[in-house]
Amino acid sequence: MPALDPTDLWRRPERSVVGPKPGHSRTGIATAALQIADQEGLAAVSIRRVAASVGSGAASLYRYVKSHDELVELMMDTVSSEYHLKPAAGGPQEQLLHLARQGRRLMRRHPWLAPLLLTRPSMGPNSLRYLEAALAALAKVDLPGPAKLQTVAMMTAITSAFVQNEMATTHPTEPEGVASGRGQYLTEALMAGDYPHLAAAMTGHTGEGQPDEQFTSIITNYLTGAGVPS
Amino acid sequence: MPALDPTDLWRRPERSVVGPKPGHSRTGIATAALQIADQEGLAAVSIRRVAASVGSGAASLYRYVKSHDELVELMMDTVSSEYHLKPAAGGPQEQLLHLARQGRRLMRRHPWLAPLLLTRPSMGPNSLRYLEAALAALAKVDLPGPAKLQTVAMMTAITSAFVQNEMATTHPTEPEGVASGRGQYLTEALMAGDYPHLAAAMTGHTGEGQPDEQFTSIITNYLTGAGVPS
DNA sequence: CTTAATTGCGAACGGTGATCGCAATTATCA
DNA sequence: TGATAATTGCGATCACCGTTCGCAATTAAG
Repeated sequence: MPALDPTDLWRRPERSVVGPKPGHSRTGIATAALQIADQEGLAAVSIRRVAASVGSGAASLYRYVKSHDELVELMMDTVSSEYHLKPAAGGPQEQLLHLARQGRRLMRRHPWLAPLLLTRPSMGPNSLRYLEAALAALAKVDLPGPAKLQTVAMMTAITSAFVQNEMATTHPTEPEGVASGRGQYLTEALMAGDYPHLAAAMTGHTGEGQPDEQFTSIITNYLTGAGVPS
Repeated sequence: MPALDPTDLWRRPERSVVGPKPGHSRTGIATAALQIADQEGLAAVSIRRVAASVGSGAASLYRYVKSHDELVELMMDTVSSEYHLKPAAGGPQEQLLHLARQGRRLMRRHPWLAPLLLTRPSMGPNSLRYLEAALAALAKVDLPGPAKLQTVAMMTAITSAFVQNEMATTHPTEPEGVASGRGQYLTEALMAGDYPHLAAAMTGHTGEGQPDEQFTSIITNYLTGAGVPS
């Protein structure tokens, strides 16, 4: 009997009890993949690329990870170990705000994370620890369970959106040739007089608040609206 | 001189003035791609697949669309033509709420849209028309231009997150074998007693509100918090 | 020492986005 | 009415992708 092991990454033991000892490890593979993703984006994280970076053949990676999706899952949970989950001082709102700040920090450090968190929530131990911490902050709040879950989900979603907005506006991700391809139509349409309100909004003076304060107020506003007391 | 045309999809004329008339059209290609995406997901929308669906060779598609990314851009803007942008009655908040509802409708109709809107905002004419309508609703609101832009962006982000949440919980996207692979660890960990707050939240009685009312209240709460008067 | 399981991995399969070159088509100009 | 120049359709091809298969090498248990 070929020892059918669980389909779930987190249930599967890293190393089986018999056979040659593996030349690599999950964390080694994960850190290699993380480095690639941080530097060249998630699209650069291919099985072959990670394998080469670790120093093994491409097919060997499948001894550690069942699919490319699982590799991403592993990356997400590995990066989730960077959370500082010490419960903050203050009421539920302050504690959740602290967790949201942690999320923002993580998404800024690893730009590939933000889109993923919305599409494909991670279910690994570290990710669940974060979720658990958030729910612990809501323990004494009088809200039905699913509502609490939704509140946390929306909070990270808002964080993700904020970070992506933030980095898109401040970080010139494009090579900036002359008028970098994309958006060329925009400028033309704006000068042609279509979208007058858009033109007005874009030429308007920049907002007065620092991004940190903006973020704080957005999260706080959402939480109070959702019924989370301070 | 080989008539270098703009790199921008929306600036490039659909058909040049000389040469044989194209056998296909952007809208034809777009609708074919849309159908595939709606039925089988965005991942199924490959150049070859769309070409076959339209009845042409794979390489021919590049006469209408410069890259796969541009195809997606085209899809996003094409689908944005389904918005009902008639200004609603009421103050800024009601008008924005109406637009948010439109967004939710669209994202539910085309599940592939929600993740894309967050990662890769569309800049086509129809998408810009939506943005323009939102900014028009904010015309008389005393907020700096960038703040208005951010407000609209956050609104659609919240909508996207809500829809994805909504469809993930109600729509069993997985084949549901026995304990469908993913989440097997979760149930085990829950029964083992880790994540007690999570366990409590998941076994709690379901929320009382209809999703539509939930959505309305979330958007409304956000808008009032952002300083948008009703 | 035998046995059974596991590891590493080269080779291969099917699919992907994208490019190139060429024959066929067609509007404009002489 | 040609002749010209640009454009279209597209087969062939390249590089890369995720994934599977089969096999030699390795190692722990009996």
